[in-house]
Amino acid sequence: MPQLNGGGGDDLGANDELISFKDEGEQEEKISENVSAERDLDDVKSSLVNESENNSSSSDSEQTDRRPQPRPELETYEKQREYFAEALRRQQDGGFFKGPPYAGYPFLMIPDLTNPYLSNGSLSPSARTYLQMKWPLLDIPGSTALKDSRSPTPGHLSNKVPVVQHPHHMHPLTPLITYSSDHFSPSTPPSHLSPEILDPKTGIPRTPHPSELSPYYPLSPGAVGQIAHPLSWLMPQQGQHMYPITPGGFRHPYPALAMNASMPSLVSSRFSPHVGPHPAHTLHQTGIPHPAIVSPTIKQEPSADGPSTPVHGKAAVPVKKEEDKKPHIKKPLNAFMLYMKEMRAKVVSECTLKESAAINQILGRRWHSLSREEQAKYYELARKERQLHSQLYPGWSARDNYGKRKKRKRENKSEAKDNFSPQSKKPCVPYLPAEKMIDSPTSSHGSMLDSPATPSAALASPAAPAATHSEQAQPLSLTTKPENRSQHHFPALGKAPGPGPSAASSPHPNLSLHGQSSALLSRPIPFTSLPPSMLAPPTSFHQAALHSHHALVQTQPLSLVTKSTD
DNA sequence: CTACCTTTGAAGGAC
DNA sequence: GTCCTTCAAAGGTAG
Repeated sequence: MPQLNGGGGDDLGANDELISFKDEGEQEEKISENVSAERDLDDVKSSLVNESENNSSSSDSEQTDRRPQPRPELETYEKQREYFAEALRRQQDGGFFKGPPYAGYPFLMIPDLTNPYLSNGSLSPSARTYLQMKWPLLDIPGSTALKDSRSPTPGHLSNKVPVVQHPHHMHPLTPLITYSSDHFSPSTPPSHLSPEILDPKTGIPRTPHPSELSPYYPLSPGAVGQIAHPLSWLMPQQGQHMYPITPGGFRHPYPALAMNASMPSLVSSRFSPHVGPHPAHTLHQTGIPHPAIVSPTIKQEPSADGPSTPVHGKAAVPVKKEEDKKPHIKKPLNAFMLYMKEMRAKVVSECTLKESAAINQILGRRWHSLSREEQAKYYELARKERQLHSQLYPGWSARDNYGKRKKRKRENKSEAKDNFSPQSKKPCVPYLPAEKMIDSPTSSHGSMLDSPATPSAALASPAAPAATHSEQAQPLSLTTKPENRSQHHFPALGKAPGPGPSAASSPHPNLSLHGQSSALLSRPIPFTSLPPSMLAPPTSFHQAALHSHHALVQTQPLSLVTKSTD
């Protein structure tokens, strides 16, 4: 990626070409988004009321018939999330089913994903992917799920997650994790994962259904086939399965499985279940693989045949086979990864840049620009991910995946470390054209790029690493290779001399200069070629800071920005 | 075809 | 307790 990170100002021009953005002012965009979001929320609220009445008084079939009407305003993930949030609010207000068969279960409003509008591709790719990733059972008929599993559409191919068509179409209680902001309240354990489930507001105990706990989850990596739907905690278990698999029962309940043999590409690495010989046997009774499971077997040899029907040629190397058979259970995504997943598409759409490395840099900057509350959402989300993951794969350890990626350039790193010398460093980006510096989101005491760290931020979720100080001390990390790091440029930054105890226990352990990503120094990345809006959504805070630090900004090297530690 | 790049955070091993 | 390493996603790029 020499174009991006190549040293020196000479690269600025190249980078300018590389990164060009659309014209729209992001601030305006934000405003209009907010306005429409509020409007959407109102609509959602009213529709929720209606639906709730339906839910509480109607039979299942009636509910099915009264699915929400098309709601184009829910086309984005954010809006859907708000929708979920409202649903959750209702849940917390005591919206529980009182009688069988769903006693104890909350009314969970669901986005109308049966709505053609939502399934016709207008949903942003990221949102679609995300939803499907989180809820592989999500019923998105029409173009994606069942429309025709025999003749997959491009949509099929573009979606990494196959979608299950629920035999009874969308059930009003189709479980969905409601990653609402409400739910991110500190110290509110995810109700669906905690055995001691108690509604925070009403105190209404939600009977810990057997399904919420273990029967479906006690999986070791070796037993992945028995994975239940991750959300079976919400599934009614009294004598019926939400997504029953009858032998030959429902046609291609899981298109990817059905098409496993013919469409290896569909069974992408991430979401392919550990489909062994007979998919039906290796899957949980629900037939739902977990997104985190990746079967190298599938990837390498998309064979629907079992071991009983050996694939020609490659039957040898039994030892290796043995290892390959172990499904690759991926790590749960951390907060930032979740954020990236959600925001990547947006960033990509806003600039012509496609290279992930560069996109990630932008996202990293934006991440720091997020408010505490916003970050807390993702921390909480990630916490739930981990929790769910640990329930799904109790015996799994992150260590299990060590070495599954090809060995990193470990030697190079250590070598660079050993041979460290100031002379060998590439210069950091000390210089930037003045007019660009003005726009540069740089400042001395802390870049405006860094988290605003509003005072109110103190309310960050406990789950979210409580980082008040640490984040301030967080370097901008406009960095790159370890060998380019240098304390030379940061004599004062040694181990966050700041008083905070958080230096060590912070969510940003990378503060350590010795850490892999401490990355205080940088190969210059000419981010000044990016409009500030790209690096971090502008806020009044940013602008004010920009203004007040204008003079300073002009003389400050971009990549050396850190928060003042005092 | 495969590893790298780049970001942050989590986890686990080593000390 | 601290430090260090690896991996998670993503997709273009280089070897």
